[in-house]
Amino acid sequence: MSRVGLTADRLARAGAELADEIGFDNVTPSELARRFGVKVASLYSHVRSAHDLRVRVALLALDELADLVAAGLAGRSGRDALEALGDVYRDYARSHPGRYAATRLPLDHETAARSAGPRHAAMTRAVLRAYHLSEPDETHAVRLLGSTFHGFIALELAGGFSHSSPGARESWARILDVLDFSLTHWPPTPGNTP
Amino acid sequence: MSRVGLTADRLARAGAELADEIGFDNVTPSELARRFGVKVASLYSHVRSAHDLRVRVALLALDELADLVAAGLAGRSGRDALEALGDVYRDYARSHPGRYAATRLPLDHETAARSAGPRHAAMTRAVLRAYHLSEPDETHAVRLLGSTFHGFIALELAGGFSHSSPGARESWARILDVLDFSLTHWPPTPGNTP
DNA sequence: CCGCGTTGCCTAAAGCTCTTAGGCAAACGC
DNA sequence: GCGTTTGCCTAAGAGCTTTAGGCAACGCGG
Repeated sequence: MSRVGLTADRLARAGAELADEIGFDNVTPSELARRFGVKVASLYSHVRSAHDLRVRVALLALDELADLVAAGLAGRSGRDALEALGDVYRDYARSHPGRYAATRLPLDHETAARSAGPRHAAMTRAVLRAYHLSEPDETHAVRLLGSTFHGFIALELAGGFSHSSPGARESWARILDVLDFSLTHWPPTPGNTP
Repeated sequence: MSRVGLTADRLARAGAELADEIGFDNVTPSELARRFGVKVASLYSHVRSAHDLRVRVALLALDELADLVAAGLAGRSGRDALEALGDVYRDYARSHPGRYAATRLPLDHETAARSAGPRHAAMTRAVLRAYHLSEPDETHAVRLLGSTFHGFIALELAGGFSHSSPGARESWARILDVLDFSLTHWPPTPGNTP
């Protein structure tokens, strides 16, 4: 028997492709072994467990997505940057649904710190810089963007908008309008209305 | 051997409790059979498959949540109603994470139509009525609320906000401010800026 | 009160999954 | 060319889902 040349990295890359084809939840040692024409047990020299495999796919996807965000943001600021940020996430989720799902895998603290997660956070903050929010509010805004982007993408991927009009694309455009508007006219903490 | 009195309904209810304790993904015939002190095969007289079981839990959770929303909205309108709507969803997700996850299970078209899903949509539209948006925009607003609420809840449940300040509660309050503000001053479709 | 039928839970079994342990042979360094 | 490393193998155990068929407990009619 000739050797196929398995590697933790090759397994993670193949796992990412597999995720896009059959769903992240179905990325398993068994399926991957079938792909490589190899017995399941052989994977365990390269990967500690099924969970370890999925974590590697998640890290790969987070990295890849962070690179795309960086490229998308290059040379843009303000509203342009906001739209680019959202579009990169949404386009990535649509073209690589399994990889996108992988980015949602909860990671333990240490792994999360080593991941591209902090890069994502930093880039979102960079986009917000142009709106000149002061400190507690900028953090709230980071969370607003994260929530809205991820929420929309999750609903769209789950088919929540299919077969109903107007199309998801239009709602997405309007939502970006609303976010830009909100960030521009960031409402003050409401006090007692006279 | 005395009979335990299994029923599709009792299984679904037990499955819902199980979901909150060990996670919706771990709601399986095996685990449920252990709970009832019964052999696994016995469940298959009441439930067609593991998937069928999970669907029943999802329908139960959607119903329960719709009832809570209806109760929360009673007698409120405008901003009060918006906050009540969001709070019911968030509180439910925090106190019943497994059931909340169940509500996210993709259902086939027919099952979705029979579920409490349409009731949820109708109640969101009822909340928006007070903001007097005209038609395509009200739909966009439904999607904005759904996205932001679900996105925030997903991030919070995944631990995205833990151990960082300010706390999730504050961001949630600010985000409700922003949503109310956006709905009140709904931005026009941007044309060519002079 | 008792038999009878229904129905509920059982045992048995097949096929899938993940995971660990130990073996053989291919590829690499010298 | 030889030895060591190491990559993929076979073997095996435990858990999960699902189907098929059997026995006995419950509930109804007499």
